Amino acid sequence: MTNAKAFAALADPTRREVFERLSRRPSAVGDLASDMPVSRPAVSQHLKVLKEAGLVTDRADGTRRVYQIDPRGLGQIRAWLDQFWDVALEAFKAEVERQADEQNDKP
Amino acid sequence: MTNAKAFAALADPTRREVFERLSRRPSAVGDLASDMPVSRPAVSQHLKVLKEAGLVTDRADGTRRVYQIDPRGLGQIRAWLDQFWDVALEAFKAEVERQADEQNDKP
DNA sequence: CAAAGACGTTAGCCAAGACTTACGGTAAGT
DNA sequence: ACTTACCGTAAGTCTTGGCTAACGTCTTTG
Repeated sequence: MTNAKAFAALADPTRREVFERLSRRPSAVGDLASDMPVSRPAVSQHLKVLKEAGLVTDRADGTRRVYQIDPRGLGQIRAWLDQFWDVALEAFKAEVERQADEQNDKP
Repeated sequence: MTNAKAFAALADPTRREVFERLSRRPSAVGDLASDMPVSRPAVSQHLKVLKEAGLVTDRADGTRRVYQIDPRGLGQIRAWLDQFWDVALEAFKAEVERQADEQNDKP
């Protein structure tokens, strides 16, 4: 279950913010940190976590490092969630009917 | 963005384990804790977090409390992820082509 | 070759949170 | 009514992890 890293990565709000920005436009570390409330090293550390989770990819461009979304990590989470989607809806439906029956028992 | 709680909730391995068990079968707190490496209060605290994240629902059954999967929290995460899915695949395709061009520049 | 720009890494600090133990509260059985 | 079963909560401990400041590395440019 390597999706553990992906969930842990997206659990942090700052990391989700970085991820959302990269989804709009591939960017370098400094560009991301410039208009964010945390320091550049902090962003760099977050990117490291996102990279190890398979959520982003990095490429060298001169002295800069451009980061970009990686669909692999995203796919793992989606697959894990879809595993529960059907049974969740089914359980929800059953619960609604169960509560309805509870009402009919005491008219 | 209420999906923050859902992500934070599923970030913990023990909480994911509880969630997976509930997806297989609605269960009471004691039943869950009996065959898990943590104490019953720990499971109870985890269930509280999952409930506040909209991932589970609880119902009273005598002295027991049966927990069950809730599709609401699941849906929020899925919606958030799907927001990036298309752009992620597009970015990945562009990156592959970019690397191919890089090869052609140095034959 | 030296200086500057852009990053990654380390050390250290501090708050968040995952556990356990102990306690109180409610419902069912005798 | 008393006991038993099941559960949530409070207090306390200890680890995890996010942040900053300082330093080291690599590439480009003059």
